[in-house]
Amino acid sequence: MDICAEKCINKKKVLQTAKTIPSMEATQKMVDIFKALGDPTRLKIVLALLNQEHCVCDIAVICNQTDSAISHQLRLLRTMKILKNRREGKIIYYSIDDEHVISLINRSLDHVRH
Amino acid sequence: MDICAEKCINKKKVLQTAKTIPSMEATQKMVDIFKALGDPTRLKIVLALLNQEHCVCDIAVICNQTDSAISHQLRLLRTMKILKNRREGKIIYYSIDDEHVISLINRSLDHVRH
DNA sequence: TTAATATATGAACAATTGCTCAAATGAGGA
DNA sequence: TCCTCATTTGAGCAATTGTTCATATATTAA
Repeated sequence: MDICAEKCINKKKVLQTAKTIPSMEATQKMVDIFKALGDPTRLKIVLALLNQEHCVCDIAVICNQTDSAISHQLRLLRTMKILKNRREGKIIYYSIDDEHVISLINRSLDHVRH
Repeated sequence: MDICAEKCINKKKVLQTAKTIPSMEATQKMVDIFKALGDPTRLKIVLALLNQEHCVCDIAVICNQTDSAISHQLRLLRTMKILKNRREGKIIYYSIDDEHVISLINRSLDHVRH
């Protein structure tokens, strides 16, 4: 991190804190998870699958969205390895593939119920 | 929740899960928190303040952004009651005002360190 | 008062995002 | 084989978002 000495009010404090900030890669990964859960449709999908696995069209009903919209979001969540899927004939069941995300959601539920 | 009976593949499972989904208000609050942390600048701000309070221009240096950009994001985080501030003369110090957010971030740090 | 500094604000802009729609797969049944 | 159903995909679009820039406010010092 490049720090401009003239402009900086409290150089010592800035350097102290700068040392504690996670790497760019780590920060970006955190951002990606938060961003994934920071959308009503995607959060509802994950909340639904917290309960049990579901097929695409059932998720669409639960989230009150079109199959297509859900499919787009499922792909995103699967690419991020938050969800996994399995095929059973024509039907594809999605479920949660990331334990950490479950505990993140439970924390945020605590938060909401302050 | 309004469920279309014809389209629904597994009505029973859908109804079961629908019951477990938090209210619209609760879901929206969770989304808001995740969205707040789902931006690199805002996450860095919160990560920095996890360590100690800082003034606006120090935060700008730490985040490698202009004072103005940081000020906009600080206002957002303060409106959400994630941050608070105190004035000391010309300088305004920001700090974390939400314990739940701290534990959320710690969880996501666990996640990143898989 | 005036000047300097720290922060805040509003408008404007480019970039990103989430949805829709139409069309494409892919699997099972007739 | 052809048809149907569940899901996926890509393009297009409107809405949202994060930053920049110029300007405003507020506090202190001269």
